[in-house]
Order: sequence, then structure tokens, then C-alpha cells
Amino acid sequence: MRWDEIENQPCSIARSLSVVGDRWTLLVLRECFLGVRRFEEFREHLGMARHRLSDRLGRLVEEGVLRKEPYQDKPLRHEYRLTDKGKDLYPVMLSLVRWGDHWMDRGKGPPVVYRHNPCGHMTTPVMVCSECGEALTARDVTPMAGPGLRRGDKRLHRYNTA
Amino acid sequence: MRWDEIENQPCSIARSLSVVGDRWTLLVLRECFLGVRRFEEFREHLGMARHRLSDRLGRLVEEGVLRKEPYQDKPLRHEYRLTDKGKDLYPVMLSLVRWGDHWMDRGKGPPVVYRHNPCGHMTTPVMVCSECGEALTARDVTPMAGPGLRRGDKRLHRYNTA
DNA sequence: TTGACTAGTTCCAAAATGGAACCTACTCTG
DNA sequence: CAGAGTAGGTTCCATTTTGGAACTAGTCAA
Repeated sequence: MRWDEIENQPCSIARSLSVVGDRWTLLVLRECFLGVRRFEEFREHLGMARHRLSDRLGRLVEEGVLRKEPYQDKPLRHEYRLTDKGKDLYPVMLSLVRWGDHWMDRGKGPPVVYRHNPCGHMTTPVMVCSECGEALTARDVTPMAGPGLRRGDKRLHRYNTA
Repeated sequence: MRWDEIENQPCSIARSLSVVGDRWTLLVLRECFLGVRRFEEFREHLGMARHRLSDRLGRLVEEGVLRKEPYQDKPLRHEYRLTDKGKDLYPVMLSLVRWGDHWMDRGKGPPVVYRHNPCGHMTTPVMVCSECGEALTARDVTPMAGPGLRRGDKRLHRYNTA
């Protein structure tokens, strides 16, 4: 399967990865969440090739994750800002941060810690059930065929039917 | 920056991505969470080139995300199972699922829905603060330099100091 | 002894990436 | 007004990564 085909899979993970699943995109978005908006600043922080960055930003705009806003004329220049769709990737960032902090810290503790301003505490993000608030583990969750699954797809995976 | 250098960044996102940030790895892990364990079954579900799958599984074993367990001798055959480190990637999966369900569903609703067995409800995963239980948004969270950040790195990003 | 099954590896072409140089449209400084 | 500087790209080319198909290895079963 080629990469440009994966977005057609009836799977939200595959579809999400078709947008953010390459080498650089999530790092570009990390910078967005840290407040970076301009081409040169992305490039300096990330150390990636200019045309690669150009591609990635363009793709993210196409996908509606970022939008281009002019910040000057003469010459016309744009900055890149997160849309709502982009901001909604924050939990993806946090889940990667959490895992990296725990398993990839080389015994030195997390490089960055996070304060949750409303409650004032240093926070560790936790993924919980929207209904009961308990932390979610794979063992306790059963995937089942949903409305967006075409009939023929069901055999492809092992989803239970509701 | 080349890909094999990103794991050295003082950033948990970069470090996580050095393990799971390529085209296929998270899809391989999706299959793991669905109960797939054997080479041929991964290949059939994913439709990826055999040697690519071989690489990825090998890398995941190296990184301690999967472990190889023999399931027969003559000829010796192994299956691949999630370690604790691997199981702990479940929130990463869920966060991608959540985003894809919401923004990439093509108006047809999610292809797969999830039941949280302990509470019996269909669940939507939410990322919350470990301390107060409120949902986390980028605006409400302030990143600050942590113990794993080397002194010289601080200027590289915009982290506040604690 | 032929075929099937599982899990690979090898070879090669195609695609993605990285690095450096170049381009464009300004502005600023002397 | 010439020359340097700035921001945001694009072009060219070598290197790396991927995808596809064919081949191998060990074992069983007919």
C-alpha cells in the first residue's frame, strides 16, 4: 500500500496519520502550540530543509489544520496559525509527551513539565472515559463497528458489531 | 536534521516520534491493540511490504515496545506482543482515533465506536489534568523547563522557568 | 515428491528527504 | 543610488527510505 492510499482506510487512526503521520508534521505542530507562527522561526527551531517545511505547512493549510494570515504587505507575508481543527490535536501532542516523559527520559526526568493554570498544579495528562471519568486502558475498551464503516469492511478487522 | 538525530532532542514529542513517528509503526501497533500477533496476520491486515514489516517489528522489539514470544518449535516461530511500554501507547492511539473521528469522518460518523466495559457506555476519550480532572486545552497549560532539560537547551525553545 | 504454510530476505525501481545554492520583493544604511 | 539585509520561498541533485515482486528456509501433509 502506498502512503497516498492510507487515508482511504475506514480507520480513524489511518486517516489521522494521513495528515500528521510523517517525519516532520507533528514537530511543526509542536512549534505551533508553543506559539511559533512564521516560516523562519519554524525553520530555525526545527532545523529542517526549507522546501520540506514549505511542503508541510502547505499541506497543513490544505487540510485545514493551519490557516495563513497576512501580517504585512510589501512584501506580502503570511503567518501560520492553528485552526480549531489544529488546536484539537492538542491531546495527540499531550499523549506523545506523556509517553516520551515516562519511557524515553533516559533517567533524567522530563525535559519539560506542564502547569495547568486553572488548578495551579503541575499536571500529567490522563486519557479518561467521557462518561465515567475513569482512565482508559486497552483491556477495558471494546471496539465495535460504527456508522462510518462500510458493510464490506467489517471482515477486514475484528470489530464486534453493536 | 536527519531522522536518526531527532531522538536526541530534549523533547518528549521528538523522542516518542523517533519510535512511532514513521509511516507504518502506529498502524502496526493498532493491530497489536486489536489482538494481532503474527507476522502474516499483520501483513494481511496492513498490506505492507514484507521487509518493511520485518524492519518495523524488529525496531519495536529493540525499543522494548513489543516482545517476541515463541509459539512453536520446528520451525521456531515467534509472535509479537505488547510490553508494558507498548500498552502505555494506548492513549496515543485513542487521541488519534478521537481526532480522526471528529475531523476526518467524511460526514459519515466514526468507522469504529468504543465501549468502556466497566461503565458500560460508549466512550469518547478525553485528555484531562491528573490533578483536577478538567479537560486540558493548550491555552490553559504552560510548559516550563523540567529536570531533563540541559541548561544550554533552554534558549532553543520558549519554555518558562519554574 | 509435490504442494502448502509461515516468516523471512534479496534485488531493484520509485518516492521522499536533506543540503546547498539561487531567486524575489522588498527595506535600510551609507 | 549601490550594496547589504530580511523573509519566504524554489530548484537541483545526491542520499535515504519505501514498495513490489521474486526467492529462500524449515516443516508438515497428501
